[in-house]
Amino acid sequence: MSKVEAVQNPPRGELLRIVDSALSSEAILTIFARCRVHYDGRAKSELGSGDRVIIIKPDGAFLIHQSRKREPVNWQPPGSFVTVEERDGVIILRSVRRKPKEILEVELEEVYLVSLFKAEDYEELALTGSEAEMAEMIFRNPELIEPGFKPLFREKQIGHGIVDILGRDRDGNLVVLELKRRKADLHAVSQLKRYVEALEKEHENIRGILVAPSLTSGAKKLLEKEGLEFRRVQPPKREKLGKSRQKTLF
Amino acid sequence: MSKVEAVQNPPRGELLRIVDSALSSEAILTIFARCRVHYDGRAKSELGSGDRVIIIKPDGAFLIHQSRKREPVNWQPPGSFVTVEERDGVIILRSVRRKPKEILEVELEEVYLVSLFKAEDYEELALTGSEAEMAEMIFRNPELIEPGFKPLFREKQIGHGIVDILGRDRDGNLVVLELKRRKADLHAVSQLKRYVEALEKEHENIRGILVAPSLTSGAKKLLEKEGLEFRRVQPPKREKLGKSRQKTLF
DNA sequence: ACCTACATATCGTCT
DNA sequence: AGACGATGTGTAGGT
Repeated sequence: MSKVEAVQNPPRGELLRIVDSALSSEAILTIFARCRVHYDGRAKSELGSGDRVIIIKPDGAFLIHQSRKREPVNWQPPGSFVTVEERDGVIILRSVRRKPKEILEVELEEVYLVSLFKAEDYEELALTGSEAEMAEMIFRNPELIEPGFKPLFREKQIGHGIVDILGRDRDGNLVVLELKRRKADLHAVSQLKRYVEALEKEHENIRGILVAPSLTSGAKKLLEKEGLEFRRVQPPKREKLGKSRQKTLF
Repeated sequence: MSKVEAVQNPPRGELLRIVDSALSSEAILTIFARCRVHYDGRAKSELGSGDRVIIIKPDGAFLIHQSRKREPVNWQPPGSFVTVEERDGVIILRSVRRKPKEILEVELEEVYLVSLFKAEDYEELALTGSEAEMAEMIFRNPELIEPGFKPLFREKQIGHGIVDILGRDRDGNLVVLELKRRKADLHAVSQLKRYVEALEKEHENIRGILVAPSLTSGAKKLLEKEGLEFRRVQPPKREKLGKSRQKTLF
């Protein structure tokens, strides 16, 4: 069997054959169709008739894309189970997720293209510039925070949450760091404040420092009101990513 | 021109013709290919050679899907601008976003299928069960919170954030509601606490109530420690959605 | 353009 | 399975 099969305006039998073949062979199924979509689960939705791109992956992920936006208009996450039915002469793709219980149904009104793709892919994304890499950088180079700072714990569970980095300053005071790889907002300040207050039950002179490339105006205001601190730090980008080697794009 | 064009194992000229045609005609371009992907922008990533599904929408949204997960492995949001180049005999799809500056490059090593889909779709999703509908329900039926509760403001800007619902209880005390359509977590409690504390500067006896279908264990603990309250409320699902009419799926 | 918060968020990690 | 927090979060709505 070849890596790709594709049929335009497939007759019903051909459509069912390719759909069944894809669902039973670890292939990605892609359908261009006019369809209606019904979803019921964590929320509930209806989508009237229109042309969409439907993708069903071998892990159960189910995507319905309109011609705009990055996000699918309807979907089902991996682990969902797909079946094909025929009701009143209309072919229906039905995807069921067990927990939480969610059902997605697609009425295929007209299929313009059905295709199957046995994708072979052994590569994983190598990404740099994450918050985890900021933390590594600070552990290797604690003076990025301030002279004498000593990081002690990473991802430390405390009373009400998990602190990014817990350490001590040159005077021995406990210091909580909350890292953000992008501009920090009110939410980030609330998070930091929650950690500081949880630790204040058992320690004195806790300092809380928000570590990020920048701050929103509201975050700055709240941070100052709460007596918390800010250190400007950019998330680092590694020179080499994974096994590949690549010049910068710009 | 027809709604769909699709060519398997296209020769270079045919590939370029369909790509150009799609990019200049408001069509969705879909490519099954072995490719490498390079991204640099808010972060930076590399993805080695493998088979993927590439989708480019007329609004500039650019998706690269592997055979697992709901999320694209790489992407570009709507508004990005696509060009096609040839470097050392390899065709490269290049998508540029202006702000923030982000570049995505896909080296097409082997194209198994290229297709174009002039999707016509005038329908929008009608969704029910959102937090906004919870708020409407509470305004219509304030005793869902407690007897004598009077909602006054919706999405009210206060000192440090935007309160979901601000009202008064039967005794005239100011009440802040934080609504969650799903199980509320530590983050939700911190949010509520932030609003209550912002209002405490100018008012006395502020009550904070977290309104959600359930609570995580940690949220319950923090809520109690902070003297905040909880009301169990499910997000409502409307019977009719938009213009369509539909029996429940289960 | 910035800020704020929701989302059927999804996803990974740890308990 | 539940809890917790990051994400190149995306997206909408307000100012």
